[in-house]
Amino acid sequence: MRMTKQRIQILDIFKSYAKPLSAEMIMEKLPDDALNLSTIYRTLETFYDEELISKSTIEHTNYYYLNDHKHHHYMICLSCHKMIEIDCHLHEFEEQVAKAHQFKVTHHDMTLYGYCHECQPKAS
Amino acid sequence: MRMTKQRIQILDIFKSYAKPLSAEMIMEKLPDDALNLSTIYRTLETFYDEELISKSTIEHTNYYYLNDHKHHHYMICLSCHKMIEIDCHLHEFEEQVAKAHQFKVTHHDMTLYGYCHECQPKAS
DNA sequence: CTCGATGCAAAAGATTTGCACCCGA
DNA sequence: TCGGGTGCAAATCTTTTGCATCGAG
Repeated sequence: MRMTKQRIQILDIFKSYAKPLSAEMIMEKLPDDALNLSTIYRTLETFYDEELISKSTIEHTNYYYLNDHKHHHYMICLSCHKMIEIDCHLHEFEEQVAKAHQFKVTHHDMTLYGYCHECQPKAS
Repeated sequence: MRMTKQRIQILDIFKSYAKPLSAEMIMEKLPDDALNLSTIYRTLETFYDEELISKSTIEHTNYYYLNDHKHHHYMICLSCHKMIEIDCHLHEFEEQVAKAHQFKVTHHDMTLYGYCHECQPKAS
């Protein structure tokens, strides 16, 4: 994989922000339109294939984060879109289900939705 | 909520198929273009708001299924898109996390991805 | 030098919306 | 009757793709 200045810029953004980022969010964090959106999408796909980053889909939008070879799960506020990282307690369950159905499980998603402490008064 | 013939048609389709359905899939199951796609989308949203159906998002597409007041989880084959229903073992965990972060959790997603027994030879 | 990477514009796929007309309660 | 529901077309949002050009190895 070639290390172009575009790819380095995107990687730097991932290093600066510890939160999951969408293509659009990466675009906004760049000095005005430094990169083309297609380049960002293509780079994200490349990074994902190379296992440099991981992906989660939230409401039709993909979010990516640097792959530290753990996977991540989030609890998301439906009002302010805050994402709180939560632990994964799925591995044992995953093994059981995979064995029962002769499935080869590659990965999984788990996301909790609701309202955070600050948004609960507004939401009710 | 008014019970129009369009809404009855969509409800009938949900009753006939026990699997999650997308707007497009509902369209295809109707006698040629009986309904407008927008109507289907609007109806699905209405049914969802009224809690008649539940929703899951898989690869940027929403799937809906009749709400039996249980929620559903699936293990999905990345090759043939077969969806196998699996049990939920998340409630206790959900309570712990919600309490720890003062979150009010409304619902959650959990999906396992991989390759089913038939597709494993092709996928490797 | 060569082939993969990029920029731009256009397309694709899912979903939403504006608006005039229709019909169920 | 009257306000919500529908059809149609156009718009929106996210992501993908074709193609000519660029530049890293």
